[in-house]
Amino acid sequence: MSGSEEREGGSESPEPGRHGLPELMAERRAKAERLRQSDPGAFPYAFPGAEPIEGILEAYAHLADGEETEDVHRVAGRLAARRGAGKAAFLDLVDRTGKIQLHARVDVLGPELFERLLSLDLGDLVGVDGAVLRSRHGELTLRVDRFQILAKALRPPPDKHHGLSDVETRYRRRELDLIASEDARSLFVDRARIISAVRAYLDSNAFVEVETPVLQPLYGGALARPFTTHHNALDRDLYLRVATELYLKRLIVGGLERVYELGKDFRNEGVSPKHNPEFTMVEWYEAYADYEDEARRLEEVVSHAAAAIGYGGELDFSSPWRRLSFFEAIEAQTGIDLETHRDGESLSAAIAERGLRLPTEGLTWVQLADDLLSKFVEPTLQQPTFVFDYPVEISPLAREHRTRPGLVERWEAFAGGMEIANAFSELTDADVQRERFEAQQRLASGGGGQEFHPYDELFLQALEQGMPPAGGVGLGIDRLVMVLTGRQSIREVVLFPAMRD
RNA sequence: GCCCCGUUAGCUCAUCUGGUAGAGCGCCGGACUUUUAAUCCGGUGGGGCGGGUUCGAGUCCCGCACGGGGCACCA
Repeated sequence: MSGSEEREGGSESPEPGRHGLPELMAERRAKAERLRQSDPGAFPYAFPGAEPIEGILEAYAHLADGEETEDVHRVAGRLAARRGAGKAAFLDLVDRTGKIQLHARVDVLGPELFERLLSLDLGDLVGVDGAVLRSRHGELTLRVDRFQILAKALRPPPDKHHGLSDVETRYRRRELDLIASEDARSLFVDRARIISAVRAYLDSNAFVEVETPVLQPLYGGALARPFTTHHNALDRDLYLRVATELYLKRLIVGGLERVYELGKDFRNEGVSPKHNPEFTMVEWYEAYADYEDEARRLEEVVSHAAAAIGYGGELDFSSPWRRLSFFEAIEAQTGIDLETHRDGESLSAAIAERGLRLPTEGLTWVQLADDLLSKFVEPTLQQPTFVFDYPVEISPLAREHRTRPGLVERWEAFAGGMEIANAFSELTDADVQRERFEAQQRLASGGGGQEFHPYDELFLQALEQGMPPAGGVGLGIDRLVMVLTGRQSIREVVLFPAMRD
């Protein structure tokens, strides 16, 4: 250290020093060391019997201002604020369910314990027993009769009033976000409730929850670049799944009739406000159903999920949702009738003619049509909407449309300007499926994109075994949570989103 | 991979044309037995990293890292 302390004269603290992070932490460590010498230590083992704060607030909602009781309750949580007042002090204690004010009084605790309580730092975890009262100013309060530190916080918490707003810190150090933000806590509780509601709906409709391999010898079920890994003992490459579709259909062949899997898929692609490389998807498959049946099911699943968190936003999830055909949707937003522009050249010309900002060079008809949908239609679909009947070329696992040649029985569901689900009347004819895979292979080797559906022989053999007619749906859980909680970025609804190191 | 923007104290934010970087919270010391963004007095802490230009750089230039938005990719 330099000699800068000398001019202070020394009547203040022995170590005026600086108060950057190292000094703040040193201060806390010194307190922790003192605590370690005393009875329960700085990091005791347990604190049984604490009640949720929310329950106490509710149970004593009737207390009048200034009214005191001798009802003693035990709470535990993190110290969030402190307001000293001489021989008394008020502190705020926060747990998962809420915040309660503590009133510390030297005449209750005695000078030594009172001093010890006040020497706690914001961010410390504390357990308290105390009598319930309502302060003159109307705040439900626990008079501190006894307390115990439950863990010393060696690092300072985020700002008690402004919280954490730096998004990088919020995502990288989610625990700080959760400490600082009631909103963040309730968001992730809502996410859990949404997932529970989806499971509960499917469980109560006779779906069997299953687990299929995450590590797969072949990836399939979606056109996406996979993550590759290697199994040492088998000395072979494996892929992290991009979808669960093919395995789940094999279970439908196996006779489980209604199955679902809710879990992570992995796609080795760009990160964006709508894309995280690992994301949560639920897929369900139902024998003897078609895509119309599944549209109704999605409406039910989503309205159950919305109800589970008391959704009160501007989207109307009540049935039936708006329905458009793929062609109608594009015509409505771009004025282009795909029926009259059935090849790439004609469609490119129509796009150019209308001055639409869309690259067309070297793209096929189906690529252009799909780009039109995602660029010009998808962002406009705020209210829940189904887009029905897609071109077969971009839907190799969906069954041909029963009346419209060249199309398949497929819909995608949109809400909040984003795709949230995708479904087919599943293609069950093994020979047609084989041809589709072959067409995909030709497309891939023919140039352009490198991605294609690998030719999955075991899946084809399963279809050859005989698969009942079936409808299947994939629903993006993260995006559903975004829509139901009004968040604009997937990183907001994923606890630990992918970040660069 | 490309384009644009950002990075100042533990946290939240200021800092005109390049000229000694400020505040609130927190923290430390003191006062106060009903405060709640408590209050009052005193103290305390900083320019992402690496170069360059300049008498002098938080400010201008270059590179890097990280973040945000967009593009590409994601049927």
